[in-house]
Parts: sequence; structure tokens; C-alpha cells
Amino acid sequence: MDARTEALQDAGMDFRLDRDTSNCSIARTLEVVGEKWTILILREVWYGSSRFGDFERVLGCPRNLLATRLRMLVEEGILATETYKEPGSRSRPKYVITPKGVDLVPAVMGLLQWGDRYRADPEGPAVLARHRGCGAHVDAQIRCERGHAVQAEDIESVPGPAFRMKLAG
Amino acid sequence: MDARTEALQDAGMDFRLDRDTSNCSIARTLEVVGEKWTILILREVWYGSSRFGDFERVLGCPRNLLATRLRMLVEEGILATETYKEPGSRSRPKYVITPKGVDLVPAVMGLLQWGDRYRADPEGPAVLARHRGCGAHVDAQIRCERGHAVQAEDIESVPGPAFRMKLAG
DNA sequence: TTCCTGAGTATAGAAAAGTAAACTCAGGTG
DNA sequence: CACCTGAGTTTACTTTTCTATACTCAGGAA
Repeated sequence: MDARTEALQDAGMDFRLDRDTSNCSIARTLEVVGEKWTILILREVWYGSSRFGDFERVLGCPRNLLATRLRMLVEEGILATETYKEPGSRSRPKYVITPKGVDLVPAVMGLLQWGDRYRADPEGPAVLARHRGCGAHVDAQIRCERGHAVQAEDIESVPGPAFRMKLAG
Repeated sequence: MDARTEALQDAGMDFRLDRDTSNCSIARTLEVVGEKWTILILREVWYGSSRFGDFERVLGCPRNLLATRLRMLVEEGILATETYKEPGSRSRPKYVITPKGVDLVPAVMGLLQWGDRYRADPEGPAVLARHRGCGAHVDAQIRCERGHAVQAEDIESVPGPAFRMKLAG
């Protein structure tokens, strides 16, 4: 046991149970996309919707919540507003995904494939994700930087540069 | 335009905007893990917690919600209960992850890496995920069945066997 | 000028979720 | 026996979300 761990134990603290979890990246991501409708809005952007009325129609989401969620996604830089113009109408705003939003795709694919595996209708999934061109089924996989496929059991979580303990209270 | 698409348009419906979204696998997964605390409980199981008191201590989650979420995770087969026994105490329950729970790891890794990239403290992430043995950094990637790395833009979403349109109302 | 449309904002009541703290329960200890 | 502990349950209160409807606003059309 190293000196730091020993000092913690003397203070009645535990490395795992008394760490500060407020800067956890999972929790931080959930602060942005963890509210109801947010991921579903991104799903629809992904499937091609871009207008306020599109989201309302396909999601059945209340207008006030939809407006709030869209505003937040734009503030966070996950969506951006552009304008479109139908002939005979004035310009109106539409929402498009940004690179920061595209980077959420692995997480959303992970949710999709778990649902496909465990919660699909008997006949199968409602939507299939394919590799354009090659046509093969696409999913989220865990890999290391060297390209090895990694089993969940072989992931080792270690304290990073921003690791902190809770303030003793 | 095929006959089906044409018929839909005649009915004022749109393939994308009037589909039935109730069997979406993303939405179904969120029904299970989309509530507050649920993913964070899984994170702690992943980091080694297993007892009711562990979760309460590290998460600061209200006890009634913790009990509700744990019960639901067990009912869903994501966690399972076992017993442990401290010397001089009676047997008490503990919670362990099941294979169905392990299958959520890609989704959680996806959330983690987005947070690491966009919401980390200036000094870096709080936790690093490494490939045990090789030591290289681990993340969630999108791949097709043939093993190709897939860019988000190259994912094609097509209707699957359970695809349905909304009932016209 | 008045009407129409898409994209919101405003408001209010109902339902669900979250929080805090007190209470229960089972079994082991003194 | 009374007491302690971990693992919950119960209850009361607060906050958020949901639902529904009404209202605004800008610009093109009649």
C-alpha cells in the first residue's frame, strides 16, 4: 500500500468511495444530453429532420420543451442554426448537426445496439445501420488506440490528471 | 419514387416524419437507463462498488431513488443480487453486473469519451480507460461487421423488419 | 390591408421525478 | 434484554416535466 492510500485510510476515507465524482466525464455528458427528448432530437437530426415543425411532428414533443432543448443544443455547439427558404415564404431557421454533435454518434450507436439486442420487437429492429457502400451492419465497439478489440473485462480504469478526492466533511 | 412512398404522399404522410417511433431501440434503451442516477450506478458498479451503502456514499443519491433504481436494474437483468457477509454481521445483499449489463459498456464509453473531449477539466479527464496488459487508451469506435472503421457520415440508416408508419390520425 | 404560415413564447394545471429526513426491520453483539 | 448496523421503506415537500391551449411575430399572398 502506498503512502497516499495509507493516509486516506487513516482519515477513514476510501480511494474509490470518497473520490470527487463531480468532474466525471460521464456525468458531464449527461448534463448536456441526459434530459428527456435531447437524444431523440439528435436521432431525428441524424435521420434527416432539421425544422422545428419536423421535430414536433415526429417526436410529439411539447413545443415549449422542444424550443428549450433546441436552444440548449445550439448553445452547446451540438447543433447549429442555418436558414432555409421555401418558395413563396420568407427565410426560416433550421438546425444542423456540428462536428461536436457528430462525436456523440458512438454513444448513441451504443444505446441503439443495446436496444436492438435486448428490447427489439420479435421481428427485429425498426431501423438498421449499414456501412454505406460496403453495406455491412455497423455498431459501436470498444477498441484500444493500437486497434485491438477490447473486451469490457479488459478495460482498466485508472485515476487521470483531474482525479480528486472529496473534501473531507 | 416507389408505389409505397407515393401512396404515403397521397395520404399527406412522409416516410421520415410519420413513422412510428415507439419501437425505436434508442428510446427503448433510454426507458431502462435514461433516468437520472441509473447510468451513474452502473459506472460505480463498473468501478467496483457493489453495496447499497457504497452507492449512497459515492453518489450522494437519495436512498429511496437508489433502492428504486437498483430494483429496476435487477428486474431488467442488468444487475444481479448476491450476498456478502462481513465477519460478525449477518449476510447482506450486494449487486453485481450481468452480461446484459456489460453490453451497455460501449454506450457508456461513448458518453465518457465525449465528456473527456468536450467537458473535461483543463488538466484532463478524471479517469483514464486503458487496455489491460497493452496499456493503450481505450475508446468506443464505430465499425462495420467486416471490421472497417466507419465515419459517422458513412452510416446509412434504413428501415428494418419492425419499421412501421404511425396510424393516420 | 387582411389573411396565412412556420416558428416560436406564455401560461396554467396535472403528473412525475427528485430530495430530505424519519422510520422499519433483521440479525449479531454486549 | 437493549443496542447497533446495513439495507432498505415511508412520508412530506420541492422541482421538473408533461400536456394543452392561447398568443406573438415576421413576411409573403390575396
